[in-house]
Order: sequence, then structure tokens, then C-alpha cells
Amino acid sequence: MTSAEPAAVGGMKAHRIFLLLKDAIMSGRIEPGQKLPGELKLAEQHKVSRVTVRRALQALREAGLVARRPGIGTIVLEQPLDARLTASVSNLLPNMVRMSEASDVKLLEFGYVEPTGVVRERLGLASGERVQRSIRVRSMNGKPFSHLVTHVPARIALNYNEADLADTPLFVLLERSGVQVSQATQTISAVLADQDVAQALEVAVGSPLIALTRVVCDQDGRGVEHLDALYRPDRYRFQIELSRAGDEAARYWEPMGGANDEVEPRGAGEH
Amino acid sequence: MTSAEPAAVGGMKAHRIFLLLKDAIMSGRIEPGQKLPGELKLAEQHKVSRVTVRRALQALREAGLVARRPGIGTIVLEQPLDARLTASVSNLLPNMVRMSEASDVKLLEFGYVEPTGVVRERLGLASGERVQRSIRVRSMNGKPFSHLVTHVPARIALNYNEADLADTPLFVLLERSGVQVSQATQTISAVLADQDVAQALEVAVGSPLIALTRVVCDQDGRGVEHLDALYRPDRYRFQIELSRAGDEAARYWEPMGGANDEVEPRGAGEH
DNA sequence: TAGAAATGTATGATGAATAATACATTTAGT
DNA sequence: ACTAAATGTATTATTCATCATACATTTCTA
Repeated sequence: MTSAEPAAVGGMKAHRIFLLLKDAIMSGRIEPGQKLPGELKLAEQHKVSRVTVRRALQALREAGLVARRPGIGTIVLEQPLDARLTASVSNLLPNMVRMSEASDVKLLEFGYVEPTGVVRERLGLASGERVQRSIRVRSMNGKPFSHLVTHVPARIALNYNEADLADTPLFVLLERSGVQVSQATQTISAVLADQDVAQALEVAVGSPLIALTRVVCDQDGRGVEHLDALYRPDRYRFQIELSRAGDEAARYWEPMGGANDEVEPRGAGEH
Repeated sequence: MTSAEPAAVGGMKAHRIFLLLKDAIMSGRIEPGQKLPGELKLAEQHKVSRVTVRRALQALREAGLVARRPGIGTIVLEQPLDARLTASVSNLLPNMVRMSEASDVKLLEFGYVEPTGVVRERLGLASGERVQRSIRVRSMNGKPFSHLVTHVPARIALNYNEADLADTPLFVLLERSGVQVSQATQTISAVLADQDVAQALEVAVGSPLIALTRVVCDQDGRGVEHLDALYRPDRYRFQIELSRAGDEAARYWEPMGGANDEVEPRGAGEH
């Protein structure tokens, strides 16, 4: 192991600064090779003492994110970027199938429950109707990248079992159950990792995550799947390719159809 | 003002817990009407003392997010949800035009600079070629919701001026300049608000933000616009409507074309 | 009418993180 | 060779948040 996971920063202020800098680096806002501000400047910016800044910077070094040299400064290192899954929006199915082949799933929770207000509403359920609730974590090469909470109306969920969930994308299970899926709505947002999720995804509490909510309906407009997914932004991303269509006055963008979802082996592709 | 902005929590642990709970509420993970765990349970979960939890909860109350009553507990309040802009992916242009009508823009920075490595690479620029860089904040009813950093190759940027940027979507300016836009790539992720952005968007440092990167190319495949956008998830969201297409064996999802981007006046729409 | 489960209130001890300061060392540039 | 700008190292003081504890009050429920 070249880099350790824990990265124990001392106090809270130091830890917060560590997380902020780490995020700035991981998101590419500070590029590899670039110097970050000197300890004094950082101390001033964050309104803390130099000692505190140092603890954050030392943690960054221990995490393998930066190199520090006297007289020079603190330099962002080229990251041995985890292979990053890229989800293309247009072609979900091939995407998911391929993903399920390349990754493994751990089932954390499974059971039938009374749905909360929002879930019931979005699935269009009668009050009192129960749902199957499952929580799964998907990993690639042992590295978790997504946390999935699904709610499926009980009547539909009867067509597959617990073991199937660890094997097959829910999507496919629904199809196989004869459900005529016809429409879906996805919403993308950003949230902070709470304790449970942080542990499951092996990130620090308070890390940013991509949040995706998907509601799938059948031909009659009845909800068949409610998904709350959380993704580690350093291991997963959403990409949308758009091309210009329409004529002159009424031009618009349209998503591209092509089947281009890939697993990038390295950071930035060839130039 | 019914709710105060600052929400001064005492220490760091307390503040962190405050941010986490706030995010859980704002993201809907804890629904209005629901009780959150008791002070003791929260103290245990987060491994802090009850006093510390109390400070976080009191801050939540002062922020108008919860009501607390002895003997009962802490209850999540229905949020007087800011009208939330919803960006539909498929129809970007109508979207942006409408948005620019309903919102105002503040230009924070403007100038010509040497592009960083990543920007130069993605725009396909020759080394040494300069770009126009601008930073804008877009607000609605005085409430900021997006922070936009754009890089445009100098040769193209000559066709409009500083004042235009505060008026018109960059998109439109490019079109008007005769640029034949043909393709764009968008990537969506999640990041933490650093100090600069936090101030501009009026959120706490360390809040989660939706990050969108868009690279637009002209017909010859040359980059014409590089956008790094950050959005407040409580005031903005991305929505994608998908419908099932294709036949039997080779079915797939395709984004819907329809022009459905809206400003929701209230929280959850009619059922 | 208890009893359990919440929050409200108060207080003193403790300590770990933080701040303040000084000085040494390495490096780049003039 | 000097200077400026970095990081490295060390020490001391102090404060503020945090913890631990106890008790009061409100509310629901059995």
C-alpha cells in the first residue's frame, strides 16, 4: 500500500482545511504540478495559525496528494487516479449491464417496510401499501463507489429474491418480471456523506457525494422503482454528450445517442 | 427576515454536526414532520457529548429548520422552499434564455489570461494562446444560485464586450458571433464550497455544491467555451427525463425531447 | 397516576487543539 | 554572495470547546 486510508489529522479546524484542500485537488481545481499557497497565506485565508495549516498539509502529504519541499513550497502530485467509471446518460442499459459485470455488490439491508411520504408519493402508492427496501454498495476492484437505496412496491418485488439482488441489476430484474418499463425521471444533486454512507463508501464524514434520484414508471404510469443513489465523485462521474440540432431560428441541443461509456484506465486521456 | 443567515454555532464539532443535519434536511433525507434522533442518541452516533449536540440543534432551530419541544423531540419543519430552478438536460437553449430573463448576473472578474493545462487541453489550444476568463454569479430574487467560471479563446471573445456578459448568456453571444457550435460535453460532479465560492453563493464553507463542466466545440472540433459551474443544490437541480425506446432484445433509454423546464413555486408538486 | 422519554438549565473540570513566537534550513533568483 | 520565500523544528501559553454530571420540566402513554 503506497498510501494509507485514515489520514489522521489532529483537530477539527485542521481536519476541515485538510478536507477542503483535498477536495480542491481531487476535483482538479488545483492541477497537478501547481503550487498551493504558502503556509502563511493559507493561515491568513482560513484565519487559523500556521501550526494548524501545517497539520492539514502534513496530512495531505501522508495521503500522497502533495509533495512538500523547503524553499519551494507544496506541490500537487499527479494522482494515480483510480480507474473512474463514467456513466453516459443516454445509454443507461448497456451501461448498467457492463457495470454489473465489472463490479461486485454487497447487500447491506433487505426487508419490507412502510414507505415514507415522499417515496409513496413519487411511486404513486396507495397508503398502507408496503415496499421492499434494499441497500447495496457497489465496488470495483474492492473499491466502493456507489451506495444504492431502492424501494420497490411489494407486489412487484415478489418476482425476484434476495440473492438476485446481489447478482443482477435491479433494472434487469424488473424487465424479467414482465414489468413494462416506459419512463423514468432522474434528478442529480450533491450532498454530504453522513456517518453511515461515509463508512460504506470509505470516505470521510462530510465528503461531497453525487446524489441521484431515479423514479421509474411502467406503461400505466405506476411507479415500479425508486432509487436513491450516492456516488463518490472521485470514482464515478456523469457525462452527457450533446449535439446541436434543429434549424436556424429554432435550434436546440439534443443528447447524443452513441454508445460511448467507458472505463478510463488513466487520468487525462492523450491530448 | 424570518430566518437569519449566519447561524453561529460555537465550536467545530458542533458546527460539523450542524452542517450534516442541515444537509440531511435540505436534501430530503429527513422529511418534514419527522422527528430526528434524541440528543442522547445523536451524541452517541457522533461520539460527542450531549452539550455539543445541543449546540448543533439550537443552531438548526435558529436557522428555522426544526422545532424543538420538551417531552416531544426535535421535528423537521416544512421548508418555505425557495423556488427551485430545474434544468432539463435536453433543451438547454430555451432553458438558458428563460433563465437569463428571470435572473440577474453579477460579473466578479474579467480579464485575459494564460490558460491552465487542463483548460488549454480541453479547448484544444496552441500553447501560448490566451483566453478570456470571466467569473459570474447568477441570482434569482437576490438569491445567488450559481457560480460560473468561463474560459473563451481570445480570438472568439473579441466579438462581444464586458457589458454583454452581464446581459446575455454566453451561449447566445457565441452564436451571435457567428461561431458554428456543434457539440458539447458536460460532466456533472459534486464538490465542497471553498471560501471564495462560499462567500459568493452565500453558503457555509464546506457545503456541498453541484459541479458542472461543459466544453463546447465548433464544427471543426475546436473548443469555443469552457465552463466550470457550481450550483447550490437547494436552489437548483438537474433533471433528466428518459423514455424507453428500441425493440425487445436491444432496448435502451433515450432522453425525452419535450420542453419541460420549470420553476417550481413550491416543494413537492401535486401528486 | 406513575413512568418513560424527551428537552431545558446549570456548573465545574479538563484538555486537546490552537495560537504566538523564535529560529534553523533549503532553494531560487538577483 | 546576499536576499527573499519557502518549509522544518521547538517551546510555551492559553483559551475555548468539550465533557461529565446533576436536576428540572414538559409530554405522551400505559
